[in-house]
Amino acid sequence: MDEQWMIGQTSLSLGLHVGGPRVAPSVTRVLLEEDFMSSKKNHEVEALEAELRRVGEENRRLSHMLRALVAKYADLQCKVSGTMAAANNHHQSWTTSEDGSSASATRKRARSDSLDTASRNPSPPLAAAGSSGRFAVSVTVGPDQAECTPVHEPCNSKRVRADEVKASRVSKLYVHADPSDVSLQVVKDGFQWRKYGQKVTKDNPCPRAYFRCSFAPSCQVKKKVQRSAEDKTMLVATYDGDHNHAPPPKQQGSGGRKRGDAAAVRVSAAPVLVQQQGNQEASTAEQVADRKNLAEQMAATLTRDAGFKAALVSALSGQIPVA
DNA sequence: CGTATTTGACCAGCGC
DNA sequence: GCGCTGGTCAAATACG
Repeated sequence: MDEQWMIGQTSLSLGLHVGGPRVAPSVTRVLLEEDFMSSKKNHEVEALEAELRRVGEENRRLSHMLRALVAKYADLQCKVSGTMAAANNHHQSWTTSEDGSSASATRKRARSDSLDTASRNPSPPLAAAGSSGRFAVSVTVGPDQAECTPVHEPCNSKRVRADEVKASRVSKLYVHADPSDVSLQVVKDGFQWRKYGQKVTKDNPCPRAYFRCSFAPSCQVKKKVQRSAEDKTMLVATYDGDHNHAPPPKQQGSGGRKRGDAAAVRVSAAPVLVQQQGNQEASTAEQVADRKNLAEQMAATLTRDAGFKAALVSALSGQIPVA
């Protein structure tokens, strides 16, 4: 990092003549005192130089560790992105695989195609949302991209008009949820939702719940929540459309309704797109976060050391109080 | 009593 | 036209 700075600064201390020029050699007592002071300051300078060398060495070591850490951080980020991309592909595969009749297979194929099409249409990234202590990652990943982008997807609703299909935006949200929680309401995204239907679909024994945005009557956003057929602990929320209003303000635990009122448990004003992956991805992301925190701590340490160096050099370059 | 949820019925698209 | 399926409606119910 600043080894060159250190080299340059250490040289400053080598040429110091802290005691100043000898004067009045005729006064022995003064000379003795000056010799004493000079040797005392030499000891101080030596101690400071030793400290400077130690700090410089520590700085070099920390810099090296920081570089390694940054490299590992970048590597982990790539792994997280890759894992999420794989998970997305996997999700598409389980929606398109399985047995089933020709009709359902056709529908599934159509859904898969629309998903594929959607993943090729990136749009501005959206923020993350926490969810009742559950880990949430604001990422939607297509097969050929692994970054924070929402998914545009032609609506698969047969009732939606063509213009609405063009205008609609479909995104998916994966939430790790307690299998015993059957409410399908655990997907908290900062908006108010009103459940208007529930249906058992063919390719999944778990019922699918249908929600409408209840915050604004004119808001046409819909949400479908269903447990993953493979992993019952995973909830898949599909958002259809865009909110035409700002997220409702946060409210904390006052007068909420008993049954899964989204408004009562709002945790974030984040937009709709939050995709959560499984435990593996979560732990990897946590590792990334830990490493990032560690890197920041080390950077702070280096900054403090740089300040210490500055003070040290300042002292060595003439500001040492002369007794 | 007002509001949200539940749930069976109904509608529409698609394949045969 | 029929059957299957996903999506929506609306009356009944539950809850604060």
